[in-house]
Parts: sequence; C-alpha cells; structure tokens
Amino acid sequence: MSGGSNRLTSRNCFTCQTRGKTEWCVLTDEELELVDQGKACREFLPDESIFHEGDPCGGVHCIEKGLVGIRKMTAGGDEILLRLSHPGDTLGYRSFLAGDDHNNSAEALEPTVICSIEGSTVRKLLSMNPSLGLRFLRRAAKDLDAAEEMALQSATLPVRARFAHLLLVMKDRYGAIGKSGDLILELPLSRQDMAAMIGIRPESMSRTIRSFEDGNIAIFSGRQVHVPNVDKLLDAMNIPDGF
Amino acid sequence: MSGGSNRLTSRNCFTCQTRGKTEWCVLTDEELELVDQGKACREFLPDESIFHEGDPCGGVHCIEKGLVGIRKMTAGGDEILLRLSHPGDTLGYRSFLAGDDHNNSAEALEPTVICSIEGSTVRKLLSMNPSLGLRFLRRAAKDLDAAEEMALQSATLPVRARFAHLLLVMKDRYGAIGKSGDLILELPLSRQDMAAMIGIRPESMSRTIRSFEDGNIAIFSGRQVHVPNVDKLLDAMNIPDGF
DNA sequence: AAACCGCCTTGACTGCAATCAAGTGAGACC
DNA sequence: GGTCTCACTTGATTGCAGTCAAGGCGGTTT
Repeated sequence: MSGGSNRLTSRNCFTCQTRGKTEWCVLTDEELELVDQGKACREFLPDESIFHEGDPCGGVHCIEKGLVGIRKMTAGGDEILLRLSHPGDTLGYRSFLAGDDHNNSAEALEPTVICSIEGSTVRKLLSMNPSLGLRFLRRAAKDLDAAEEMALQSATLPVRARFAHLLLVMKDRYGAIGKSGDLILELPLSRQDMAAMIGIRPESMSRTIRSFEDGNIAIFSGRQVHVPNVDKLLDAMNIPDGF
Repeated sequence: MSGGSNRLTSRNCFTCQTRGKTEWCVLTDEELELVDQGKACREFLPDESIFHEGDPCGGVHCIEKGLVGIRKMTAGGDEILLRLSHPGDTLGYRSFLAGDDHNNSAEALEPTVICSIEGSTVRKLLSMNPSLGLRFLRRAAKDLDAAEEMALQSATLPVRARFAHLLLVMKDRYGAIGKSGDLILELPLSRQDMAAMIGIRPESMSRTIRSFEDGNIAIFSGRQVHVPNVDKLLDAMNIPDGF
C-alpha cells in the first residue's frame, strides 16, 4: 500500500514497548509469534501517507511510535481531520472488519513507525483468541462514542465553542501545568490541521485564535499555547446556551 | 428503567421473526434459552422513552417491532436525532460494552416492542460464544462508519446538501418506485425530527423543503414525498463543489 | 362552538463564518 | 543575496442559516 519513500524497518513484538497498552496485550506467546512473523514494519516521515481513502484494506496497522492523522474528505474536496492516532492504536480495523476498502486516509504527522499485519493473520488470531475480538469491540464502542460526540458538536456548536473543546481535549495528552496553576499546551498540529479538526477554514481558525487572545483566554505562539485560566476556556464552550 | 406507562408483554425468542437478521442469530438453542429466560419485553407507544441519556446501562435492548429514534443533546439543550433504529437492531450495546451510562436517549417513534436483556446474561453469552462478539464488532464497525460520515457532513456540507443526502438515505428503507420511474418516499418522521437529524432548526427545514419544491426537486405533502427525478436530488448534494 | 395546543410555515432581521483578495514572514533552494 | 513556496494573518464583503415574532392549520378538549 502507498508505495513511496517510506523505509522498511525491523521490530520485535515481544519487546514492543507499547503493546501492553493495546488490544494485542491479550495474546499468548504463541499467538504473538504469529504476529511477529507475519508483520511488516515501515517508517514514515511527516506528511507521508500510510493509506488512502479508497485503497483496498488488506489488514490492520499498528502504530509503534509517532503520530498519525486520520483524514476524510467530501465529494467536493473539503477535508476534515477526524482524529489523531497514537502509539498503540490500531489503524484500519474498521474497514478490515466491515470488509470495505479504507474509508479514510492515514498520514504521518510526526516521524512514525507502523507495523502492518496481514488480514489472514488477524482473522486467524480473532478465531484463536476470543478476548482479542472483545478488546476491539470495546475499542470500537469508545470510537463510536467519540464520533457521535463530534457529530453532535459540529452540528450544533459555534466555532468558538468547538475550538475551546478541542483545546480541552488536547489538554489530556499534550498539556502541562505551569508554576501558577496555569496550563501550557504543546500542540502537535498546524493551524490548518486544527481548522480541519473542527471543520472550519484556516482563516476562521486564525480569527478564532485572535479572539481568544483578545479575550485573554489563551495566548498562542507557534504551536505552544498558554492558558492562564482554564475556567475561562470552559466558559467559552458554553456561551451559546443560557444554563 | 424509565418507569412509565409502557406495558409488559410476553415474547418468545425461538419464534422471533427478526432474530435471523440480527447479531443474535449465531446463538445455539441452549444459549438462546438463556436469553429467552432472562429477557423482559415491553410495549411502547410513540413518544415514550425507552431510556434516557445518563441512565445507568444495565444491559441491552433488542427491537422486535416498531421504530426507535436515538437522540443526543448538547449542554445547551440543543438536540439532534443521531439515527433511527429498526426491528432487529440492538440498542445500548455501546454504553454496555464501554461500561458507561447511556450516552444518548432512545424513544419510540412508532408503536414498538422492546426486549431487554440483562447485562450479566450478555456477558455470559459473550464468553460462551465468541461469534457473538465478532458479530457485534462488525456491527460497531458499520455504526462507526456511519457516525464519521455524519460528522463529516455536518461539518462541511450546507443544509440543502445534507437534506438531499437524508432523503437519499431514506430511499433505501422508505422509498418506492412509482409508475414512471419516479420515487415516492413515505417518511416516518415529523419535520422537526428531520430537522433534528441534520442538525438544523425547524424553520430552516421548512424553508429548505420550500426551496426543493420551488426547484421541482421534490414535492412534499404530509410525510409523503414525491421525487420526479432522482438525479436532481443527487445534484442538490453536489452544488457546493465544482467537480 | 369556542378555546387551546402542537406542528408547521412565513416574514424580517441579524450575525457568524465562508469567500475573495492581499499581504507578511519563515524556511528551502538556486 | 534573491526568489519561491507555503503557512498564516488580516481586511472587506457576501450569504446562509439562526433568531425572533406572528400567524395558519388540524386535532383535541371543554
């Protein structure tokens, strides 16, 4: 898939740092051996494509290291960034299970290592070890929740609120608490990718950032964000409604 | 859950008409006996609530008959209709699997019969019969796809396009072909529920309908829709983009 | 019959975000 | 150094959908 400049690399599932936190943690040594034999690992640089919407889906892809953006586009060429995927996340399981082609694209946002597992191997594992399926089921349930939450938001909330929400979500993974209880975010995204995450144009992103700075809600410099008062950010989420 | 006027009724899983098309079709007679014993069936009239957002999720609910709307609301009180669920669909499996409270509400839109299955029974079945989990996994994959499609649409497409898309989706289940190749839809929804499905206000729904009628794209009378030319409806989906 | 209610429609207005158009600044390449 | 490109910003304008307000229509109640 996606023939390109990405390089083959060699990895070992048994010593994989991230495996413990993934769906694959339930595998026995014997089953893991199967994965280790059958996988193919590659390195991707930022902006390199891992797979494209419409590509046939021949298996699943596990992120060992790096950061991946999942994109999806409309017929008209508008694109949104559906979500970010992190080490331990398995990509393409949805399309694989549904037996469809990939219905979205995955692209490295940072230097990334991906281990790809053949569909036949995955099928074998699912029938050998029922726990694996249940793990993925739980994972799908979570993803579904997130997707519905996002649909709800982009259907009902104005841009300011969506952006405030985005920053608050980012806090969990990319935030750090400063000395005086303030919040520092080190975002992994460009402005246009942030715009794509909440489904707006870059110009609107720029203006929204400006308005947050004017209101002292958050100060942006490059990809670093300084939030003096998290409560003000929470307020920005709730402006539209009177409760 | 949802104590109300809904009435108990008695059903038999072994003779259930819809079971063959559901995830439960993989159960053995022995396993099905477990379901049949443990289930509780109730009848709901239109507008009656099956469960509410925030209710504890004690199991899953299978629709035997009728039509159910899945709603979700924002902090501000705005509500959208996420999807319709039909006989054979199992409600609440997401919250159940994730171990959360219900994160959306289910409400009967037509006279409906619901069979509820205890969480403990479901857990037992999932461990007895691995195929059941895989079935639900495939189902979750499909739902996830639909949810992402919807998120994409409400983030990027204008109201006209979203409504055209809705009508086209409705075609599959509620459409019939007229004598001259035209299309007749018998919608199961009020105008305000259609508005809630695409995340707009009833006023905007009304105006959009009007504009479809003015453009001879579709004629509405009550819940019946007459589409003289499906291609025009397809066009309405693609107006925003130039390709 | 009259009053009421919820659903729907219509009109006037407002405001938010898209669009169009320029301009800035930083890094890559020659 | 110079220019090219690309991400980002800013400004001016437009247009779509939300809001507010009023009225119609059908069904039910009294």
